[in-house]
Amino acid sequence: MSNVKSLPDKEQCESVAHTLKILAHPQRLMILCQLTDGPKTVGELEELCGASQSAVSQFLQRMKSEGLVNCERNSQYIYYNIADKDIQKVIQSLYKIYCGA
Amino acid sequence: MSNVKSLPDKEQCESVAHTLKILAHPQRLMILCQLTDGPKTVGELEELCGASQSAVSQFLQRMKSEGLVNCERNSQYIYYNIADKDIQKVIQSLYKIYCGA
DNA sequence: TTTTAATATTATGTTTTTATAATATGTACT
DNA sequence: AGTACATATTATAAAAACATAATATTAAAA
Repeated sequence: MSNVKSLPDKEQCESVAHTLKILAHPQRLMILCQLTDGPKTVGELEELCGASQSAVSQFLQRMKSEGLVNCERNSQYIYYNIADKDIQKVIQSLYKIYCGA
Repeated sequence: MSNVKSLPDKEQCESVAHTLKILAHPQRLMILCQLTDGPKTVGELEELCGASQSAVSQFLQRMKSEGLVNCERNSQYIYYNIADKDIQKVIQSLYKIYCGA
């Protein structure tokens, strides 16, 4: 029988740290926060995050390839969503801790 | 009257992202996880994290300068502690989310 | 079918991280 | 004083992240 609470091992830390790298950037964090509020187009995220079109698109492609977001086309607009429940939980926790929920 | 729940602004995201950068590294994350379990010496952290003496010391100095940890000398050993309540909360949240608490 | 608007891709120069080696400092023990 | 052990500091080369500009794709509208 092991303890109820064991500390994370090397692999868990690598995996979580890899995920955290995505959050550890002001504009990417802002994108994810905005998406927790509902689907947004690339253009809306540009506005909301004060980042260039190219940057936002690149961030979104990266997050998509990592499975954090997904998207859906509606005519000429593309709506992005949060696809990963865990990331949503992390964002919520950060909000509680740092934005006094 | 504003909504109960408002989204973070640019400055909040910058500040939180800056903090997350420290967690977004496998060995730094491991160090912090280990420290949530109680004070540890540099040598112990080297062992537990599989990082070089120099690396661990540098990580600790950085975290100390950011106020995340503090330390206390006991003869030739130096014991490091978590100094920041918020980081402790973040680590706990991550543990719950990713290590199935 | 040309034009316009939204988004994606590619390329590139710059800055930041990261890893590592070498050296220094501080404390205890003999 | 001299040695050994724990920790800190400095330096630097290699790798990764960033910002930005230029261009391409896709879909609607005229």
